Amino acid sequence: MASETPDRILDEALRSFGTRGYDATSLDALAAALDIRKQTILYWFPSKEAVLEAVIERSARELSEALQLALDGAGPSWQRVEAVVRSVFRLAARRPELLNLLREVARLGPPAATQMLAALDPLVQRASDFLQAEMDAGTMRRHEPRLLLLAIYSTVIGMVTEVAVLQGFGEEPTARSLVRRRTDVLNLLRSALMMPPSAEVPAGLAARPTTE
Amino acid sequence: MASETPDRILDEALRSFGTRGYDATSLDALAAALDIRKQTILYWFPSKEAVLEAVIERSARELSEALQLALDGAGPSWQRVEAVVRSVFRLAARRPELLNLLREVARLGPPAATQMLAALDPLVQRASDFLQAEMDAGTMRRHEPRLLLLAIYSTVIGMVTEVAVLQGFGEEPTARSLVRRRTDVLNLLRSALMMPPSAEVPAGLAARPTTE
DNA sequence: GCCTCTGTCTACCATTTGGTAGGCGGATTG
DNA sequence: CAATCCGCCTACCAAATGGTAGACAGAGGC
Repeated sequence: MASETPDRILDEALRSFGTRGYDATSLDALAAALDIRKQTILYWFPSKEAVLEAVIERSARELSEALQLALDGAGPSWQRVEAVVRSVFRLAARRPELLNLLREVARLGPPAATQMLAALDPLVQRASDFLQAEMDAGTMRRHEPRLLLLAIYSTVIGMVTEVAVLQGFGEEPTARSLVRRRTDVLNLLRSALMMPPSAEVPAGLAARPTTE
Repeated sequence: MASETPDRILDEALRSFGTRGYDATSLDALAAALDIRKQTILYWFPSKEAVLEAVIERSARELSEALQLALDGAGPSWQRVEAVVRSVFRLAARRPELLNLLREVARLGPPAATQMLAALDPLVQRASDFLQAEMDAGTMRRHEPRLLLLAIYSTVIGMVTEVAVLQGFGEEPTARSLVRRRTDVLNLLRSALMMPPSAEVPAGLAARPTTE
């Protein structure tokens, strides 16, 4: 009978790495929260870093699955974007640890960030291709797809995980507040991304708006 | 003759807190980088946390001054937003530590984040009021001003500080790349924020786009 | 010439950290 | 029933951490 201990360890590590941060989470603290001894953690994982790697891998998989699922069911064009954003906000409500971890890993930099990005690469590729196709079809404004993706990512992740800033701004971390933020982000993104249906533009020549 | 040591300490602490993070920066490492002994740091600052507080205060002041300056010189409406964003990107080029610290402090949460936010509050207030006024005047799309501010903040800070993600996306951290990102962010923000000049809307009734 | 104050240092210290060595009980297997 | 293996544990350890105590060198005032 396989022990469930490693899974419990990863659960708690995910939570703690996401909230307190990797550095601020000691193996002892982790063990204490699980009511086991530190050596049990080191029995299942050779080092603290290995715990992080395992957490990243599992989380990246879960994240990927959730988003791919949202993508598979969604319609074309804007509805796809909306489906993904909604999916992220759903995650923010049900599994906030996942998004917190994402943010923490990005901060840690390589090698953790590299691993996470590699695991999410198919998703990134898919999203990138999608944006490119929409721009070519003239439904979305022209941008560097990767940069656009990063901008969307930053906005959404920020709106979802910047708890401290949010509270300073007078937003409480309630479900209602989350819904309001979702609505706002969606409106914002639609104005930012989508071409106004009136102004039709030939797909070949870029519709990149001039700065001046 | 007042010693310049405390300032050197704060300089290095700012750099290290921003890049490695507060937890991962030890007083010994800080001292070593300055070629002084840890006790000299503790002579000028009663504790590591006090160093952080001092760094935050100084950085918040510098940040505030830079942005207020940008605001003072700027014209109305969109030009104001553009001036601020350009100012942030200028900071990203010349004093990246400042923005990295901002991000790190937001992650640390209270009390550090509270202190930072309090110090930046006048700026936040000013920006918030400005957005509100623009919306009332019908030049910008209607949103919750604070949420909109958070979205802008997230986007810009993300585009400027998410080095790991950026590199994973194939962006090099060069000056040229920074300019491209700035152009992209500005285009994006303008589409997101500004009303199309054609569609005039009475200021009283909200122009909030419906979700469905 | 002495005293005091300032800035930095050496010498410690208790605690915490990630990690090693090895033991122990219970289930499985020959 | 003996041997083995699995999962978890107690007992340590060396290094690093934030912080205390106090010495010491130089500058300036009296």
